[in-house]
Amino acid sequence: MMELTRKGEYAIRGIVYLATQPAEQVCLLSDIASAVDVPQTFLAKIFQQFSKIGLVRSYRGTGGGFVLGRSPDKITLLEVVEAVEGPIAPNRCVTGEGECSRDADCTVHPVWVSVQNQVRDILARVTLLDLSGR
Amino acid sequence: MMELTRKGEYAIRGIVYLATQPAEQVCLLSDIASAVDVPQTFLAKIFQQFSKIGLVRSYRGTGGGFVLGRSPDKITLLEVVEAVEGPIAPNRCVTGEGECSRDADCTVHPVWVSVQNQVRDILARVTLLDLSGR
DNA sequence: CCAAATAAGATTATTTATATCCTATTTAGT
DNA sequence: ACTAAATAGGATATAAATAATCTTATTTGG
Ligand code: SF4
Ligand code: SF4
Repeated sequence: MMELTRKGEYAIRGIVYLATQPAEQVCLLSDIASAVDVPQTFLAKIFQQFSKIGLVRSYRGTGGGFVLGRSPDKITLLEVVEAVEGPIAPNRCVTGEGECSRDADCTVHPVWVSVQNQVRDILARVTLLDLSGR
Repeated sequence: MMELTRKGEYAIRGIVYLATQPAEQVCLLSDIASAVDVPQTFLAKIFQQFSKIGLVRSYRGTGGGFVLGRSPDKITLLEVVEAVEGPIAPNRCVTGEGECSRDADCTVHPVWVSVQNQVRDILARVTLLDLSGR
């Protein structure tokens, strides 16, 4: 239950790799993909998503590639995961209002809220700097 | 990310309903299903799973139905969820050995172990008695 | 024997996950 | 300007998981 998808796993591997590189070092997608053992075309999609929200910067054309959008200590694992997997939500009733008609007096609902908070908290405390092993 | 499936949600609703009933009260599947708003045939499958591991007891034939297998304070939400969803595992590398060749020196791995432990802990602390609202 | 009820296996439909393909666009260097 | 290198983005394909239903069998009380 509650398993990260490949997409999420690949996303983390890819961006953590960037975090291990020297700052502002532009990395080829092909290099990243082979280094972290992820299908290149799939990783391309993931990094496009990252790029849109500024987690990475992309450079097109010859000499292009990817760089972290911010310093590694300013990017949390929570951001990375939610960028590709969507919000952390152990059940539909914690994604927003009106998802379940029973939530008003449901005794289980608070448990999921608690799970959501705990997981978010753990992931938010981990930065790419922590994960880079530097 | 990490969302409970319908099956899990239905399973919880169904067994929590049983916990709200008087002890040893045999409940019709059709009554449970309509009370918690779950497709009856789907709930049947779920309760068959519960029955196999003793979370509920089933009685066949006329006057049959389902009863909790143990007193509600002895059944945790963790048991219920894992019975139908499988083990709590935020990533494949925490399901068992050898799931990922990178786990030996992976910096992310411990984070998932932590998430797994926290979630399991939260769910294990909640019993059906708590959820029954009695 | 009959009607009520769950058990169990098979099957189907839908959705999500996991990619891959193709074309477009951008850029550096010549 | 031209070319090769590189990412962007849309469309498509395949596979797997989810969600549900169908059918048949078995059990039980009356
Ligand atoms: S836990 Fe409660 S509020 Fe959440 S989906 Fe289930 S019934 Fe609805
Ligand atoms: S977090 Fe690390 S150990 Fe776990 S699957 Fe990813 S690479 Fe493997």
